[in-house]
Amino acid sequence: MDSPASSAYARPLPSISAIPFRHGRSGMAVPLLAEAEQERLATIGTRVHFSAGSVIHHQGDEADCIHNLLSGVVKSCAVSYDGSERVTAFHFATDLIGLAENDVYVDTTVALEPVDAFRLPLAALEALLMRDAEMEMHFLCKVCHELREEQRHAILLARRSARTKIVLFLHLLQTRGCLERGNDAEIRLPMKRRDIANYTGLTVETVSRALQGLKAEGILGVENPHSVSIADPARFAQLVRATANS
Amino acid sequence: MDSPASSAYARPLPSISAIPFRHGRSGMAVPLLAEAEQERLATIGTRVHFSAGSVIHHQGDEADCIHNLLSGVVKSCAVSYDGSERVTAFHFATDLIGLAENDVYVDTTVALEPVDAFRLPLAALEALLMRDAEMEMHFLCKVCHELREEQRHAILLARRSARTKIVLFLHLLQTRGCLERGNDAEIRLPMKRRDIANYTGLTVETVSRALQGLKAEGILGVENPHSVSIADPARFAQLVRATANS
DNA sequence: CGCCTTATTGACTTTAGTCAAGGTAAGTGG
DNA sequence: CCACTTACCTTGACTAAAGTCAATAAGGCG
Repeated sequence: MDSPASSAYARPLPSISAIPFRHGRSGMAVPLLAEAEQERLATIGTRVHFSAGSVIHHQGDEADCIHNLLSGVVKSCAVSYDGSERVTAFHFATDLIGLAENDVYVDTTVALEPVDAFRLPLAALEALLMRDAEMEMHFLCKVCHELREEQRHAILLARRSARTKIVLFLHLLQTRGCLERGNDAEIRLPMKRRDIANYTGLTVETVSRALQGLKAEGILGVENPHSVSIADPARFAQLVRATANS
Repeated sequence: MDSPASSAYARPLPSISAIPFRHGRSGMAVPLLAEAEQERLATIGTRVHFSAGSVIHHQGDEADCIHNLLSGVVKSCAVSYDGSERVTAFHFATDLIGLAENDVYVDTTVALEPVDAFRLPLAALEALLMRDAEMEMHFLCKVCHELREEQRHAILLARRSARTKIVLFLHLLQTRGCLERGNDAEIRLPMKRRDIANYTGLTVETVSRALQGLKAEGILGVENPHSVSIADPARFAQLVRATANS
């Protein structure tokens, strides 16, 4: 068991996790990079820190780097010109952020809490991948993983019931390890209700009503806005099974 | 190595298009593979044909290959326990299909019309990419492109108005070149209303009503179920601008 | 030609969105 | 340290819009 001091530190090296395209064993996401690869990747990048609320990449800015998250939660969102915001994804440790198109970032990425990350300049990364096909394969695998995640997001959005969307959203946080320290029945919600609404395609009012409805039925505990507890794990799991596809 | 000028017709080659991550010029999707790369890719694959309605990959089957589409339209869909189907994407020429996770396909892919494709065995492809970092970079770029496309799908799904979803869907087909021969104001709809419903998160009735509503306002012509014409291009373009994000 | 699938249309219901108000938590400055 | 201020969350009443159920019409295919 880690000491409180050491667990407070983020991983010192870049790390990328994904469910493999092939040769899968566990069915779970696994670290893709060998230690030597982590070291190699570290040589072209730098450790950086972002405080809660700070913008990591800005939509439309010239893309010169991506970030590999070490700790903390990040949202990426696209803003329409009418001002409405769509949250396209939440990102956690071992994720890559900074997707670009035609040299500009397609999303704004915002730290929802203090974030540690590895900054990887695109020019150096591209050069590294061109001479290290194995490393490049790991990046390919990771992007395939993100594509599948975005498909699951689309499946969530296609659901009609607000309750179902919220259950699937909470399950997402659960599987991404967004839990309170030392209590895996307590899901942390580092994002605001508005972010949940923009991710699930609902309004904040409906998000609130769905959460309170699940609380009223004794499935969830909602003591404060920043976390929910699974009060009835069996029924919660049943709801997830009933609504999850595949 | 060198092929006669006529062989482009006699023996079509694999082709992959995407909007580049970096070094973008036009803002449009461009072919990524040089002719020599197409030839190299062709050596590990075989030309295959699928008739309309045939299944190319089956969800849950062991993944042993992917396909690069040469012509025709393909849907990929995931089926839930309860039998309901979600269309995760439509695919066109120059796309790659056959996304897997833990060695099994995550979607069922179905030819919506006669399809020509290049079949690429995964083992050979993986070996090729591991010794050809440039080719691998093109695949990485393509998967990033598909990730952005799936984000756009998610943004479509997050819209509340049925009309908006249908307009964005038609615009998608327009930009993917799903047009009637020699008439770029006539959009082909090779999929059924049910597929459109499963892609947009609506019901078939609502899809029908949205299309008929746009027809009643003189924006679209809907002469038969398999195609729509843009009756008022200016107003249609205005609707797209008003609803498209970014 | 007739059967079966697909598409459209109508009447009604359900559900989430909207508008409005009240409550709670967090952060600020005296 | 506490009152103040603000942003965030929740709740309620009402509305709008899509879903559901049911019937009809149009296509496609043997």
